[in-house]
Amino acid sequence: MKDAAWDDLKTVMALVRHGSLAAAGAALRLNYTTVARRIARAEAALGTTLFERLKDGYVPTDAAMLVAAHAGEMEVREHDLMRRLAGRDGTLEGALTITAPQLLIAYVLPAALAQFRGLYPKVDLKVRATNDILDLSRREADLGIRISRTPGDTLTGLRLAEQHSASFASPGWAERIAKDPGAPIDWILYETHDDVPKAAREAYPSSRVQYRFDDMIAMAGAAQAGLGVVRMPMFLGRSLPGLMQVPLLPPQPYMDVWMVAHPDVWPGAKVRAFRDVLKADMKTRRALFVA
Amino acid sequence: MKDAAWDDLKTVMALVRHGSLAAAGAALRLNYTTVARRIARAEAALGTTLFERLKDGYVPTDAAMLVAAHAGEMEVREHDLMRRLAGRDGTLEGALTITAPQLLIAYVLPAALAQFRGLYPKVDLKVRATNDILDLSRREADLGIRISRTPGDTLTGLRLAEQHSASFASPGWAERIAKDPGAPIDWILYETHDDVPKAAREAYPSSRVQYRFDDMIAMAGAAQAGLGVVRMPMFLGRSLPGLMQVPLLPPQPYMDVWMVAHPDVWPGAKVRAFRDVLKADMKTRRALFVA
DNA sequence: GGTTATACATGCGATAACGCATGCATGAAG
DNA sequence: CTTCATGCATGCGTTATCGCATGTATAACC
Repeated sequence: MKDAAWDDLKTVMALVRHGSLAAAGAALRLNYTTVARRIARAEAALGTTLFERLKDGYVPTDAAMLVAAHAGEMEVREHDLMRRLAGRDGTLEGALTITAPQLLIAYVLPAALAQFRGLYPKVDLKVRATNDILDLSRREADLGIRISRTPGDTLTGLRLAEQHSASFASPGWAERIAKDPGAPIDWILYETHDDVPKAAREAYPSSRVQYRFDDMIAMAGAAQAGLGVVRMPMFLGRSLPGLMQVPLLPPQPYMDVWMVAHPDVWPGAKVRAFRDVLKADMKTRRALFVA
Repeated sequence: MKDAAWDDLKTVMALVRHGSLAAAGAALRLNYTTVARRIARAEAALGTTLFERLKDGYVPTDAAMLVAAHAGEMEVREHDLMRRLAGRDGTLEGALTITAPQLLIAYVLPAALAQFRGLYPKVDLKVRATNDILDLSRREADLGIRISRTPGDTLTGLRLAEQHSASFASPGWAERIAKDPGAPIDWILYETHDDVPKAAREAYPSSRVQYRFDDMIAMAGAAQAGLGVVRMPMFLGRSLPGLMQVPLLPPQPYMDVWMVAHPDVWPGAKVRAFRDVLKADMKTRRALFVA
């Protein structure tokens, strides 16, 4: 048993994590046959069976779990290294990955992205629109824009904007509410909310929950289609065509918009450049976010 | 900058450690051209210059030092993994590396080695004779035999024998000392010792230092050739032809013989088998080591 | 001044690693 | 019962990687 090939250890880890040759191969950007071959190599090198080949796939043995655990620790060190290299990198070229909620990318960021692109054409800007929070420690992205109350404990952050939320609906609903405030009002709620906001229920007792969604884009679409009233951030209601603010809810504070990055990565030239552009851009847009 | 190839990180580390392409290649068992190519790949992947190509070789940049440091931490994890795999391995086949001082291997271990070989023919036994202490944590060897006072803090150990040392010389010297105890006596000292052992100086005031060596095999050879008297472990003086114990020094306690291994590796089947064989063998040889 | 050793660059042929296409087994869905 | 999707094995042609041989530059030594 000599020195193990590190890339093979990584491959064992990927297979343990992802469960199938194909999934592991996709994660490693390799053909799954290559994964199978590397597993075979690793088993030969380590002198141990790492996976049992069953009809429905590769099942890791204890030894494979041990390998995967250690490879995971190696990976932590690799990510640490990558962050530090990115943080000390002074060039304004190469890849820069940012992540943000879909709706911010769609309705708020385009101007800043275009400006950044013009200023730093050599930077390969990759934008990952996702509502899942990517792991900035693992360098799934260099810089994140998040809607939350704090930047998070391990991340360095900068508050880009305070936000308010309000109630929005189609013009038809706005008219109806103005004419007859006592008529039934249909609400579309985000799934985590139990009930219509208390202020609305008190002022408009005829409020009723009609739909529960798990996705804000879908909710906004439903509101545009006239299915009901949605509480959403000011910027979103104002940005979407076919929606108007309705007076059911007084504007109230919402989670702020933060720009965050891992402290290792924060001082990198590309991250710094993007920060500066976005910070200045957002300064001009503050009115969009508050009542 | 995407995921780095771990083997390339390892290669950067090897080049930083060993200083030249050729030395790094030797350490990795690769041709040095391959090392050069991997460095180039790593630089492309990381988007950084890692080494400056000067007339007299590759000089690492700060970035390379950073990479090397992190790769070193990855390597610690790898060695940890290898030890654990070895420790849980129940097979009695494959590689087993032991290390011991040259003189023990030459004059004490052969019987045990032969017996082990007969009992476990499928084990690839590699014996590394060295006076440097190999790093058992880094798996330079699985099991070590050492002459020391303790097994060391991080290692598990078993005392194989207590030892005495005494003074030995050629038959000519033995005769001379017996005839005329007052005549000048030439000593061959190990370089770390300042002077003739105090007991000998007091009993034989005509003792004088004639040579200082840094190698016990050479000293023994010189003693066999009649150049003088050497203080050495009993087992050695008794094992070497052409040497006799001389009464200049009363036998005195010497460092013990230990068998040591990293606790992770200790329970491995091959290590355990070797331990048992050697332990039993050494039990029959205890008289060789003490006065 | 010529010889030797070290350290690297470069080009070429050999080899090992890889991707792709095909085929088989299994289980779920229509 | 058929169809489709998932998961893997195997064989083949391609690509990338590697080792080797050769050449250059520099420094050390006699």
